[in-house]
Amino acid sequence: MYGLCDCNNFFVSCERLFRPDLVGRPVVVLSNNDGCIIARSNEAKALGIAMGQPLYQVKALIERHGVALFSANHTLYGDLSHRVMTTLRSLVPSLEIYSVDEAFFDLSGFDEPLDALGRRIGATVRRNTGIPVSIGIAPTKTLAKVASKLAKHYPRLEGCCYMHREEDIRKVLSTFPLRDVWGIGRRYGRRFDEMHLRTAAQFVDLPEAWVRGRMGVTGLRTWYELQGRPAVGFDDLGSSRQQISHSRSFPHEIYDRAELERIVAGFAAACAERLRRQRSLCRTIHCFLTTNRHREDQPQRYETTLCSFAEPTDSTLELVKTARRLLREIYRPGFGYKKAGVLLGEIVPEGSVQRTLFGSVPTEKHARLMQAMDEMNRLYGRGKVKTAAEGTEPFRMNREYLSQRYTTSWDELLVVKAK
DNA sequence: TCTGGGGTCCTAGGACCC
DNA sequence: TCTGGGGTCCTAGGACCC
Repeated sequence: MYGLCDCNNFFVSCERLFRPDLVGRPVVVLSNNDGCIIARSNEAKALGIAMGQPLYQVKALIERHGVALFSANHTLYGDLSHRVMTTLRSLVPSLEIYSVDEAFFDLSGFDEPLDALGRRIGATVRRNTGIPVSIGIAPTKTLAKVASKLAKHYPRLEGCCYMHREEDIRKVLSTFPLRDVWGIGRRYGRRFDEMHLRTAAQFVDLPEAWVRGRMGVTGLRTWYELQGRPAVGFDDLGSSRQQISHSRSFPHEIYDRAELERIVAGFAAACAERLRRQRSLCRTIHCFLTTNRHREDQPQRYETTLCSFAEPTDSTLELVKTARRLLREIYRPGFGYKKAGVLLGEIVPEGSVQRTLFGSVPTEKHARLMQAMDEMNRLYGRGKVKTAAEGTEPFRMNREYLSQRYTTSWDELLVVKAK
């Protein structure tokens, strides 16, 4: 049996934790640059505000209904996510953190009835962190996702849905919307609508060859999983990333090469830091640059290029230098650039490196320097020590509705008035 | 005017090898 | 009429997830 713990409206719940006056009121959280809606409270969903909708399209609605707005405060959400995961780890033997607000766990070998266990897990997370969660328990991960959605929608389940008998599962799938199944996205959803396939049960009844032919092996996995046959592996070791990327849209178009170079240098440095944190090295670095695709009246350009290193590296100095060189290669004057990014690939664990005969980078020297830099930034705050190439002005985003750093800054702790 | 960011896996096609 | 077979590597694109 697999369990899934899914935080309810996670980013909104994080904001409400420190603003209890917002419980029961419509709340939304915005993407970087306050561009799109990326999280909604139930009340905001009921107003018809869609996931991913640009803010300007719902501005009037938001003002009319007094919807509370927040800029994304990922530091806060990351911290609270860590608290949720720590609580979960204390309750189950193995945990796979699937995303910032979701984790699977393996429930084999428990004596306690699983629905009682699920409710106990949900209540403990709620008590320890203040974040409301939904628990789904079923024979496969895909079915556990279905169960967690039921737990979220039906209050009488008290936050946990345990689904195991074949006839119960069949009954649930016969009404469960196919487009809400994990692995069925917008494209397939539309295609199934055209075929008048509406429920998960109707999908399960399709012939295996049809699914394989139209949806490939990934679709077939979903098909198996809905039948209670596990086809998606469980990964509790927290395997390291195969790619690390950092990209941003800019609040305004940027034309200046020097400015782009500083920004890209900062992105490369951010990637390098994360690379070292997971104790890995990368062999390739990509750099991309793109204009504003929404401005059809302006000339468009998208360019990407890469560099492969002879020896894998985690050196900020080398990655920053290379990213700037790649940027100079793809940059053309006269275009208004709206977004840029850096992507590290072919990531290998530190210590498994094949050295080259003619290595040119002073690896050991860089390693000691990076260690010192990381340590200083850990002690004195992020970005205290950085390469000159990044410039002194940090990359600015629009964050008009940012909440306090309640959990990561002494100056911004929540003040409780005692009267 | 305004439109996110960070990931995964799979497949097809082109260029190349012997 | 009729033009091999077995590979690798790379890129782009498509699908999905949160």
